[in-house]
Amino acid sequence: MAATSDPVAHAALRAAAQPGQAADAVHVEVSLPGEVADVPVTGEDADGSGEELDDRKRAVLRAIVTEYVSKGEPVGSKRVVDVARLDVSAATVRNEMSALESLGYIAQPHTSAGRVPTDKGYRRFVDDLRTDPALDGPRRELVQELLGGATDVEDLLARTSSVLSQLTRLVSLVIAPAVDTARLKLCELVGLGPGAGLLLLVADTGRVEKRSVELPPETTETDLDRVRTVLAEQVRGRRLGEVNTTITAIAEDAPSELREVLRAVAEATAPRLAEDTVHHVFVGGQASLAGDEAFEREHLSRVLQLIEERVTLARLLADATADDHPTVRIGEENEVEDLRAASLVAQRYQLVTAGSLGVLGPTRMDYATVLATVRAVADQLQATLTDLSR
Amino acid sequence: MAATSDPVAHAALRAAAQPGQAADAVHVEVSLPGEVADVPVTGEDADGSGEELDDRKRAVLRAIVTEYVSKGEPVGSKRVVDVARLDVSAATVRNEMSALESLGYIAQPHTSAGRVPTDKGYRRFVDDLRTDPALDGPRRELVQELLGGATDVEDLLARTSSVLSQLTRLVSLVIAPAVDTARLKLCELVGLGPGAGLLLLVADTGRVEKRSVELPPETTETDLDRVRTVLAEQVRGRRLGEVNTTITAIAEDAPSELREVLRAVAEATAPRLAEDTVHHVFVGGQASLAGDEAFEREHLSRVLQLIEERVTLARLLADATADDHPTVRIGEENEVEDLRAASLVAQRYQLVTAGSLGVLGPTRMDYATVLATVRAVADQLQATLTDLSR
DNA sequence: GCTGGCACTCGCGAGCCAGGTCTGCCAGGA
DNA sequence: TCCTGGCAGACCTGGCTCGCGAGTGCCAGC
Repeated sequence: MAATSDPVAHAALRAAAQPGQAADAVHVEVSLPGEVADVPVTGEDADGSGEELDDRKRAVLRAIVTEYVSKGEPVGSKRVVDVARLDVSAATVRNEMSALESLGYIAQPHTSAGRVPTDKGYRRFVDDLRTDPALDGPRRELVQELLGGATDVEDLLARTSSVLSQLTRLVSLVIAPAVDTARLKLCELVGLGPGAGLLLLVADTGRVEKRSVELPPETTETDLDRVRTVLAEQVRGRRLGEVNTTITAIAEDAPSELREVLRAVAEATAPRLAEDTVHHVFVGGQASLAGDEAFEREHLSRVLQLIEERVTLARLLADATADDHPTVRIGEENEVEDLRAASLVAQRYQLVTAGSLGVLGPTRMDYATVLATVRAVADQLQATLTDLSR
Repeated sequence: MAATSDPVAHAALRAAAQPGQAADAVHVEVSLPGEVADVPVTGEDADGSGEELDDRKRAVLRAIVTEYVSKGEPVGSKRVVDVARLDVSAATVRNEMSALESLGYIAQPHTSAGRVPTDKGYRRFVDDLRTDPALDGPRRELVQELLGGATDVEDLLARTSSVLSQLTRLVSLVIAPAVDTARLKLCELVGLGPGAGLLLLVADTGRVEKRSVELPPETTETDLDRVRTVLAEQVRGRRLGEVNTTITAIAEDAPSELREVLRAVAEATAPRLAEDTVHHVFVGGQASLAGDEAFEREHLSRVLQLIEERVTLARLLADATADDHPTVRIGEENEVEDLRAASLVAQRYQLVTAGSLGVLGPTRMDYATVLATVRAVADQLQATLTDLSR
């Protein structure tokens, strides 16, 4: 285990987190100060497992999870006694473990091997993490420094994705906030050739939408100029979500020679959900997924494919971040078949509307650290975002 | 081995090749008509291996390569006799194989296993592919159909990447042509808030460049309007490559109150090579790489990382496509350490200036089919591109 | 120059054994 | 009632052997 503050590693990370660059990753340690916060780590909200575990069982489970996560091998009763610093014998722990197994929290890969946490075990472990883990100071400052350098929202989100994947060594996902309520700063129609046009929409967040427009072939340059003027006058300043209806309305009232052109423009602004989201999911750290032994080949390929598609993933992430609390979806809790062996840790962030961010990795991940990191990055993202839009 | 024309598969591919979607891939077969073209498949151009192989040795090598590529197992003398339809005994082939081995074309993983092609063997095999392989009709039409539906250049390139990776089951790379000579259709400066602006450049190819501009804090809305007018008058219609110098010049002649703003704008148009290329490499099919058994974990992770970086890859691809012929870089021929186990098949395409495209995969790939596919896709891309810019 | 035959080399899988680890259970003690 | 030490049993792991099969190299003969 690396030291918590290693200047070399920090420097490497600092250099690496420029989007589009890469470097060997950095191991993250997290301090778990005693401050018990009241913020619960929400999840599926315990199916029927209200069954209370006594302190010792919880300690045993915690020991098994942390040990298994860090070592990757099934852990036996003896080791549990060691790491959990329990003042009882291994035999007692064995009894506890037996109980935990019949409750479904742990399982053994084969008779007479150690125990391994089940999805339910991880879930319980995460739910019991009431101590709100915080990222250590240096790392927190690092995140702040890296995100602070962003020039606009898009750049910021790209950096966020990069930081997140570097810190966690997992696949990072960042979805831009829905911008329906963002104000249009520019609405321009550019002619590219006979019958082909390009509509540019620029929001005050710095987001640029471009849509190709199929113009009626007989459209003249003068027509375009007139349309341009109309758009500039009537559309600028509107909310992005209103654009389509606004232009459609304009088209109906327009002089007949412009009507077709405006209809084409309106057509181009029709919401196309898939494409809209595809372009605004930032993904990073796919390579680390391949390096992770916890995933076997089969899953790896499936998960990568899912990542490549983006749209499913975007929906998933959005679904997972319904409220302000960090959310953890563990293994089977994911509805998507291909994510059976994976966990998702996600959190919402707010600007005017909410965006979400998170990481995806094998169920065998260091939930405490990951949660701390996701939370810290989300907070910092939100702060920088607020800064940026003043 | 799937049949060459399977309507179901075709339909699946058709659906799949919409960028952002995915489907199970389709096995590609290629017809190798006898038409012997004179176009050589260029590579590093035979180091010192001018040593002529007689016909039979070539046949043996060919058999070993094709058999190993399709089966993935070392191939022995007996099987060579079978697949190469040689009229000699296995013993004779053994002698030939022994010779091929001492010439460095093949190797055995361990004593008394079959032989496996070396990088040099693949190179020889590829060089001997003087018969210019062509993609079969149906597939060619399919490519044509899919690329034909593109609305603008960016969309077209995304589709190209998608088609390429689906057809080859390898990682596809597409670099947009350098657009220095494209004409500017629009040059707009948008104010996003105090001190922050966004410069939009739209080329007649449909490419949109956006650069954030750090404006002097005291810039007024009126200043912006004036700058906008200046830009519209002086910059529109220029070549993309001239923009920076043009604006710099304008800045010097401008009234002092606008000078700083224009300098900031000029600053934003300074060429930043890394970023420029990063945004214009289209990559697809990373998932298939993970599924390919030919790559072991270690390499896989490294290659994925390289892909994520983009910039190295872009340079590599550009380097590889210096002339009009398809280029194959096999294993060790790649200068980049991490690509030691990979091969790159690339080709240039021309619009006004050249762009490049290619695929990346394990050295154990079906070079004939891949070459045919890359070539066909490049041709079609070029045709569609010409169409699109009329 | 080709061929069939033969000896040799190895990888691979099965079977076996010893060592170690971990569990489950039980009887005794606090 | 709960904990504990002890012990038998299960089973993985690594090492070893053995036989099989695949594939080679070589050689003598045609």
